[in-house]
Amino acid sequence: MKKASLKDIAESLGVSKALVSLVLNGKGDERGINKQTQEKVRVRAKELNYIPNQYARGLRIGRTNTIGVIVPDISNVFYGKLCKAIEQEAYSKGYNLIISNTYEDVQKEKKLISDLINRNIDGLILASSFDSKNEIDGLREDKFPIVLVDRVFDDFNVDSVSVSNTAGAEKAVEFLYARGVKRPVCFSISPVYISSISERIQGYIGSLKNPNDAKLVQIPHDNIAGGVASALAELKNEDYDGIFCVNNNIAKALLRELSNQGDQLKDVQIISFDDLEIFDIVHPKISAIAQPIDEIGKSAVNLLLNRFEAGDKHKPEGLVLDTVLVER
Amino acid sequence: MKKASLKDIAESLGVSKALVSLVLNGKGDERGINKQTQEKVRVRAKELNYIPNQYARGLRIGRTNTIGVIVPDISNVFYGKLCKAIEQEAYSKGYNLIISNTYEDVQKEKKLISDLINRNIDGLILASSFDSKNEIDGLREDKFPIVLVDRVFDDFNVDSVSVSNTAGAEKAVEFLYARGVKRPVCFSISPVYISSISERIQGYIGSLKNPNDAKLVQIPHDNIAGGVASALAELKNEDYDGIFCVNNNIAKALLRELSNQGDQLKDVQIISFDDLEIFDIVHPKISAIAQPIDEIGKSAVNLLLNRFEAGDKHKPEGLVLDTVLVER
DNA sequence: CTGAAAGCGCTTACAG
DNA sequence: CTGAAAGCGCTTACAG
Repeated sequence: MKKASLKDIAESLGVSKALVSLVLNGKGDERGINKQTQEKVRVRAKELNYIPNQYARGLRIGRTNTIGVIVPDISNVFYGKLCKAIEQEAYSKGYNLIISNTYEDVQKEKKLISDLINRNIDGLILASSFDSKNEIDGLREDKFPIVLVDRVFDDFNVDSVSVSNTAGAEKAVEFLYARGVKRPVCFSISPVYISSISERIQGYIGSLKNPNDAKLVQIPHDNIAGGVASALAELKNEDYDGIFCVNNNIAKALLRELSNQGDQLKDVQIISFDDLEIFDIVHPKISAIAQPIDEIGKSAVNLLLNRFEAGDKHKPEGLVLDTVLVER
Repeated sequence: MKKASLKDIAESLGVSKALVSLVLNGKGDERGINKQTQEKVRVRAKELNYIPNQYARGLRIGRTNTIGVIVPDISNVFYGKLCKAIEQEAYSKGYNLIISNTYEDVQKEKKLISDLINRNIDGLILASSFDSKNEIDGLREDKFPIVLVDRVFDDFNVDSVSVSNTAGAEKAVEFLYARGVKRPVCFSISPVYISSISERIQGYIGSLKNPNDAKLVQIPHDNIAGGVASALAELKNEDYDGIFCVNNNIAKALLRELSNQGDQLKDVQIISFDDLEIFDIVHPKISAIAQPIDEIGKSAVNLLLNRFEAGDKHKPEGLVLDTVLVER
């Protein structure tokens, strides 16, 4: 008992495939097809448990109702939640997702982008690890619908959703000062060309009371634990009393390291970009600059759907959402 | 400049589409096609930036190199990591993933399963929220390739990968006893018909020194925080000194609640099924029964690929992997 | 109000 | 060694 096709329905009813297709796609009334005929078709389709072959359909009409999503790492809570938000919005609009991870591997990202486009996705939501927009321009077919999330490029002619990273970092530094911190350090992560990171660093530097006080520690993204440990060791003799972690991975590593060392740093205030559930559990609790993840995901999907409609007709939008200071 | 098709290559070279197709699919030698002709075809394909239309291909050969993955919630770390493991293995074997979440909603799960099958995925990896295998049997077309992960059904004639939940729970209880616990409580989660949960409960009860001591708290999955809080309140007057958390969600909520209350429960030993990074950060550190997530994902993909090859030829396999006690 | 036909881009017997 | 043709299942002008 194989899958029923349009032809099966048509033949069993003595009508044409065309008519069946029209009815099942809701164009029966529009095309003035007899109400009773329509009803018969629908009943039989149900009887035969008809499910349209999406690939035949996609081949024919050139759309597949599938959105590609590429993120650095879905097991990172931030991207996990982002994908969840994207999935919910996409699902409610009738779209499926193909999700892939790059693990910050630029070669893999290149391959994934062309793979997904080959699979005839209708559009792509991308948190890119590229250092330049040119990489994308090269891969992207003419005007293929893309929405960048989280990480964007300057002057890039494409829709995007990001947050006000600079302002968020400023809020973080101001928070530290308000808590009595004299000299805040910034634990940053490589590579710094990622827009979200460089903007946060800018925000940190820009809001320092005394710019000469800037202390920026670069932690390699592929050895966060080690980087944090040696950063702490290095700072031990210096006179700092607050840490701004540029993202949740850094903060997590920092917490672990502190935990391993015992609470030697009790008098150091910590704040992190990205909010994590654990920040509420550890002692002392960690304050955070929270991103509106659900809204990022939802907006990304809707920007993409608008682009499907609009084609080239209107210019790309660069949505920048606000962060929220979560004081603990 | 639109996408190049087989026809474009064929015409520009004065050969047939069939020949081009054969060459590009690596069947050139097998079919004895002139080496030079083959080379010309490959060169031209590259020049024209030819990318095969997967939907035409899928329509024609009935395979799409796409695997569907359905999990309860990808933003749950366990499933996030599982999806990552699945994605890596699938990707290395040339398959793409379509990932969807059910949020434990049985209706959504039903819809997703038929949606995905309609999209002509080649097979499905499923962490089901159904209470019975019948739900799946009803939806699944005849012998459609499925691999169950994490949550399985008894006597269900389908491939599956799970862990030895009962043995894991036993290890947990024994660990508590070894740490001097006299009376361990089990914090469980509803609904209990989920196989992984019920097996862990069994393991807990089965390894109690005195079965009459069994104290099982059911926490509703849609209000974990509240459930944990009232469970703790209820237990406050009882004489218990160890808690076995049946999964990471429970443990996280418990940690948060304890953190909110201050360390009132310092003398209670805690162990959780599933290992989380935070268990290593909080005070006191939490021991855990860790699941071999990467291996679960990898095995699931390979079981599915074997099934593609085998069709009906061999019986379904029920792979049960071991857990690891992580003492802290 | 309905049908016959073309065609989306591919692969695979079949024929020579 | 290579080509012509059929057909996967659908949708959409076109015709009546």
